[in-house]
Amino acid sequence: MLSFTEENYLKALLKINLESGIAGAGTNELASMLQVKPATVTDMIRKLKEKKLVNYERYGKITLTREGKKKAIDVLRKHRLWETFLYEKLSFTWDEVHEVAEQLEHIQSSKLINKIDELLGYPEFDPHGDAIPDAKGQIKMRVQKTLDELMPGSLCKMVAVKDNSATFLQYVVKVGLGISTKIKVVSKQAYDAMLVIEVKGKKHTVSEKFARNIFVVPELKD
Amino acid sequence: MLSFTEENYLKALLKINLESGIAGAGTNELASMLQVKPATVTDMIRKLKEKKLVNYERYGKITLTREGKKKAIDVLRKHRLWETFLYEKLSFTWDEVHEVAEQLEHIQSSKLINKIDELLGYPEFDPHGDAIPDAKGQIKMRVQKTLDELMPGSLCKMVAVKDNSATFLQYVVKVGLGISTKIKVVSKQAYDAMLVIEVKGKKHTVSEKFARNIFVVPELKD
DNA sequence: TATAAAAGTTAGACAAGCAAAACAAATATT
DNA sequence: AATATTTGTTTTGCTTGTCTAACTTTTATA
Repeated sequence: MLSFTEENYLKALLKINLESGIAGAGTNELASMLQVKPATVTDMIRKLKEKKLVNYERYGKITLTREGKKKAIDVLRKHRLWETFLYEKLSFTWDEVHEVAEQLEHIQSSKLINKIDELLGYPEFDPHGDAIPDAKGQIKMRVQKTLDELMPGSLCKMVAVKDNSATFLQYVVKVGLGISTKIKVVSKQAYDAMLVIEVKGKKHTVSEKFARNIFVVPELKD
Repeated sequence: MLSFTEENYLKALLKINLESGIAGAGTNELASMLQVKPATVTDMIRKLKEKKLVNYERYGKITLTREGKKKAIDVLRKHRLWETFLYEKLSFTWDEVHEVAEQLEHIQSSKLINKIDELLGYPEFDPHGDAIPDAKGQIKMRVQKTLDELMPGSLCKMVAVKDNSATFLQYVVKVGLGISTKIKVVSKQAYDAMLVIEVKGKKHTVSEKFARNIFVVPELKD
């Protein structure tokens, strides 16, 4: 049985993996994601290595073992299913679900999470547009870019957000955005990469930081 | 913010209070309920006293303060609502709900538990027949006895169980019992208090220990 | 390639939660 | 009242997860 903390380390490792496409994280990276000091990470990683959940050598990169990845996916699945449950069944808003799901993801009962999955009709994506791993641990992959990668003139559709914090999500709504919203990139400032985008006929200016947290797929012009 | 352990101590104190009718528990009593050593309880109680959640003097009885009772009722409310949710919405059996609810009762989100309450239609009793405190902390009280207190010849209706363990609950089902089942006390052995009861026309012999864990209300003969 | 900066580790400390063992007080029993 | 039993406390120590501060290795850069 893993502790909450151990589960969180594994989840963080998987997230870094999924978001960067690169397997292998450093202690600083993990430390800043988990809001602890690098020294703490070193300790914990040694323990996870003992349990054969990560591969690790002194001064080397940290990767998940097959077993570790399985556990991590399990936690991620629970997190995203709970978020979907809160959103769909209990009318939480999308900026409220993350915090509560951080707690619920650690509940130990495979029967429970599978029943929740069933109740929701086996959803493939959570309220933030992220793919929900299925009971076998399979994750739907999607060819997606972040909004800042697009050239002026491009048309796209928002499919997910990278940052799940309430402040960011509330800002997203304010700009008229949401999952499936169409976006046109009007122009891009060379100096600071500020973007002018058009959403539902309205123009908005957003920062590069903002754009880097919006996942989109290209849309054919019509 | 209270830790899981602290919450469990408060809940145990409230349970002893509700079950015995007497406010005030000893360290041994608490220790056996929480499956820890009396020394551990002494430590914890001192900490809870620091936080003004219990009243306590060396070698004296432990009672909940107003604040402590409020917290304890909150945990109990969450426990019983989650049990009801699992039973009603996720088709768990009544012997499966307790274990998972032990985990879910510690989730911190008043919005979540109130939404679950709403989803369930503000139930008054959980699958074991125990009263669910409402959002204001009010608990429905019922005049109930345990089955072993009845005289031979009495008619009664089962309203709740005291022991929530899976083994006990499965045994209860085997004897044909459940919430609202009518029971007739046929006879009682003076030597060891073994009871012969009649349930749905069938006779069963049960131990005193078993009978002490069944709550009933008297039923008028018909 | 030498050196500075970044990244990572080690050692020592602390708080929480638990337990074993020795001790002290309270209560029952004879 | 003397003694035994029950109940409760204290002391010491383990484990987990965290930290700070000092140190080491790797990497980037001049």
